[in-house]
Amino acid sequence: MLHIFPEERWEPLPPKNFPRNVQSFDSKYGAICDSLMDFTRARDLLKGKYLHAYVIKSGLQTMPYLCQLLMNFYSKLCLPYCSEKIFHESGVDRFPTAWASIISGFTKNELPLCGIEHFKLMLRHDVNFLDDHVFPCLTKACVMIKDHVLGQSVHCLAVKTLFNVNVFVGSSLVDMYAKFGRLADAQKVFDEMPERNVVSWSVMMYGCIEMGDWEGALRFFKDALWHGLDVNGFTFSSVIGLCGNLTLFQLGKQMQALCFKMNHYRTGFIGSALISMYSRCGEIEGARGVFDEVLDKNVGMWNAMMIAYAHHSQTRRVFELFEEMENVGVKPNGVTFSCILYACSHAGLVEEGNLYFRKMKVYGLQPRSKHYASMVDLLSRAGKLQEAIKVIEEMPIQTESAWGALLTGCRIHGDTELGGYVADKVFELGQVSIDLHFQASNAYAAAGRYEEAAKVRMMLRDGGHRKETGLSWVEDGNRVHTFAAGERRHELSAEIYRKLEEMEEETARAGYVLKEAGVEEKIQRTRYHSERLAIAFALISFPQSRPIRVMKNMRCCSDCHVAIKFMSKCSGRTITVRDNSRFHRFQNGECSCGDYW
DNA sequence: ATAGGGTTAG
Repeated sequence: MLHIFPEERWEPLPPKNFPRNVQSFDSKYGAICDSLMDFTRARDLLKGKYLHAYVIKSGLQTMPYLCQLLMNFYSKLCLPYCSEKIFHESGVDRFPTAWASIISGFTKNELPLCGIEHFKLMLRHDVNFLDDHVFPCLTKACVMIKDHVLGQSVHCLAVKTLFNVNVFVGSSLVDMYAKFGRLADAQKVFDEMPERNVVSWSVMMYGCIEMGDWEGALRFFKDALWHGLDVNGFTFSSVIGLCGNLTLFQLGKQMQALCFKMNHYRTGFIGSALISMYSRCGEIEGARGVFDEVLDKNVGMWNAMMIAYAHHSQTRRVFELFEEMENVGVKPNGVTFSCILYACSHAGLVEEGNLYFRKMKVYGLQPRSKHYASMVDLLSRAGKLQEAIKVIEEMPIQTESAWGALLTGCRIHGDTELGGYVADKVFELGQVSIDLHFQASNAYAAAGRYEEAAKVRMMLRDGGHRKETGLSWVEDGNRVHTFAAGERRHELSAEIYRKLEEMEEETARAGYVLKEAGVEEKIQRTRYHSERLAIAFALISFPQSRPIRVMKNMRCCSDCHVAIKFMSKCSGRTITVRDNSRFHRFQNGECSCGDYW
């Protein structure tokens, strides 16, 4: 007798669609199985438990098929240990498929070690139980615990047993190596697969994207189409996401058309990828268009649209969407609140931010580190540095992004003393990112603690770390024109620099001057920043009617921000600059960000 | 009948 729920006294009242008065054993058994599958699909824990009790009462608890259905049910409902209990007590371990079931149950429920443990037990029990179904679970478990060595031995076992020729096994191996960041190994497995399908191509592409090999990803996508592969929604959402990352607007639109033609269009995943793509290419209206077109909206789509508005400084719209979402009955999740807090932070709305932060609890959401970090960001940007420190102290785990946000706040509001103190705190954290080290070193310098600043710089230099090169780029037809500060590699360099000098005179006449001390040096340092080169290029080569969209991998410096405002005024054109965190839409001497970024 | 691989929003 199983006692999974010993506290329950059940005098069974069968669930509605469960036939109570069936006579023959077979049809009763079949009905139980059908109902159980229904309850699994519906994730109805109560009815399932009830049925389980009924199974025991009817003495059917050793029927292998039923046991597997029950195990499956409990795994799907995130109760892997209930599944394990059935497995060990019902004698179902005579069947290889039950082993596959228990192993996958553990890995799916984020218990990779238990899964691996049961795999070892299985091999000890009977080596012949090994089949192609367990390999994908194993590779997934290896990814979860980031165990390269174990992953390799799984691969090795697959090769020895020849299961590696199976397309499922092969794809999961490719995925594993890709997630380990070992693209070359992934590619090797991929190349050696005798048979490939959409998933094999998709995981390879996704791996390339994760590793920043964007061109490689596009090449794979093209090859997949070339091989006549029936690419699906998974594949498209990756590629569209990639177009958003690289701001390849033309390609992105082609992908949208292709999705439409291949009937993958109206899903939440594609929808949110498209919204993000349009938004990242500066086309906020286009993003809204997609949002309105896709009728079956999931949370992801609402979130994507909200973050799009936030990036474009249309804060009011973000709040409107949130309200609409509530009215329609879509339940916001943690990411939703990240979007809102981000929006508040970039509009300086401290009170609203506080309100929404508290509102999380109403939705049963526990604020996570990133939400605390957003609050710190919001408060420190608004100059409420002491309150920001309080939030950090409240955090369950203090993260580097929170301290980083506070450092940024100190810099913006010129509180050098506090900045130095925060930098000390950063080093107490131990392992932190290179970016934060640079920030801390700048904070020391600002606080006049030059020796410490130099020490940090030295440490970074000895570690071989350098700042990422600032780049700006513009899409023109089939070509992406990339610029770095002060470089003259572009074939139109001469004209570009001439245009910049011309603009300098024009903007000076319009009133553009640098206010700070050390002006001459600063002009020299900033006049050929990469975004200015890109804008100048667009000014001389784009027709007047074409909007200018410049993308940048770093934050726009305040001097360029002013300069571009004047450039937009003098040239009478709308210039959109996307830096690494948000959008600036310059129009007639004004910027959409309201100078708060 | 049963068990297997990949995705979005930050």
